[in-house]
Amino acid sequence: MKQEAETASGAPATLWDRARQLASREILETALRLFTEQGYDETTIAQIAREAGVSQRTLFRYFGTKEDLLGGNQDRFGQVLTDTISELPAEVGVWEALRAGVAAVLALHDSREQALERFRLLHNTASLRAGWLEKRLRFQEDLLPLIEARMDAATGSVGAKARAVIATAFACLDAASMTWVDNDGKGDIMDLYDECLATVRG
Amino acid sequence: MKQEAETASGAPATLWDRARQLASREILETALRLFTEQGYDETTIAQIAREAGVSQRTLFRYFGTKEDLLGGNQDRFGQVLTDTISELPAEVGVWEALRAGVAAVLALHDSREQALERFRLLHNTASLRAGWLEKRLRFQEDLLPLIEARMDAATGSVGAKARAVIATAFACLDAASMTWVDNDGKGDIMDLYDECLATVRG
DNA sequence: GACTGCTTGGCAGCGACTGCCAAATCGCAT
DNA sequence: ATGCGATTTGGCAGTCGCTGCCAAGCAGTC
Repeated sequence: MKQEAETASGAPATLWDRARQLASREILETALRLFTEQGYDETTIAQIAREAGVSQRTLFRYFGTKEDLLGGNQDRFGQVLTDTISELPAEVGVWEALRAGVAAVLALHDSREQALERFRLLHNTASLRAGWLEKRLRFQEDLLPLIEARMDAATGSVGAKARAVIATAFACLDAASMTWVDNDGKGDIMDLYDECLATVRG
Repeated sequence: MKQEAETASGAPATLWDRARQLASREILETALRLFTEQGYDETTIAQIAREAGVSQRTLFRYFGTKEDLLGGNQDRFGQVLTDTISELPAEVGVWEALRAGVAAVLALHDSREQALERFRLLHNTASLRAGWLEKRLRFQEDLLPLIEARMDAATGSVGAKARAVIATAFACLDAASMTWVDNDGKGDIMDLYDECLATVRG
């Protein structure tokens, strides 16, 4: 499982790398297909492994958990979030900064259809929702120092205020994406986000 | 497992009920003790059952899942929330209504110490956090119609706006309780909540 | 004391996940 | 091409949360 450098053209150097990439894609596609066909909870690792033509053990070596089989590297979201916001000039306010971060993360999705499919799966499966919310909470904690730095330290607990602002931004993203899914992907999520935030901030 | 009526004095009618109540308390206390002693993930059901003097099977009959062993009937929270808010007069605004709901839920805790202990466990254990957030999301959905009814249906998506308001209230509760735990339970959560909300709503 | 019915415990099993070891496979030097 | 070392794979057993099933035990009733 050593990570080898790839050639500039994107074609992997060794046969092993090529095989790995192939297996990875095969597993991911099989998983997503089965998930949408029969639901996440109703799909077992054994079934995915069987239909993808690998052993369970190997499948777990490629993707550590069942959730990871959803693809769309959720772990990258956190990185993009913090990167985007930390690269913003210091004058940019907290709300604007968070909006930029949210927009950057949403821009990561390949296509509207894929995003809708994943969102739908996420919103309709309790176990997935739980895992996602947990991951998101960690992103929020990572954002804490960045947002604190941009807030004018007036009275009271700065930590609490920063946390509240961050959590509110995510809350609005939540409300927006849930409404978006309910409407079958009609409209733009960022518009909904803005609408939500405007409502909250009166 | 039939639920028998209890006498007015609180003393259960039959011997069975008494034994059940005893066993239930014993299990709950053992679980909470072990959780705080050695952590939630590091405590196995087998260990709790052994130390509580019941079989695993029986333990699972009393409490369906490991999370339920945390006690503090989280399922009741949702009921209290919706009840409190739906009993409020129609003139009460959404923010005020949600504040009342939050206050009512917080008032459910037996003592400050117990609440702090549970909150600490919750905030420090990823798996617990995930489950809790998921449950909370369901509460939010339950609240949706109640809050929608209190909002002036202006332009845009009422659903999105209501969701945003609810999610924001919970976000502030989150920020408040996390800060509260970080400060080892100093101060009042509702004060922190108000501070968070004030910051968000500018 | 026997009968009814609730409760309990034990066992087997499922599904996600991990550690361990042997076998297959690749890449490379000779 | 052959052999060798590194890597990948598969299989097996085991853990942990959780469930279904069945037999044994015990409270309450006649």
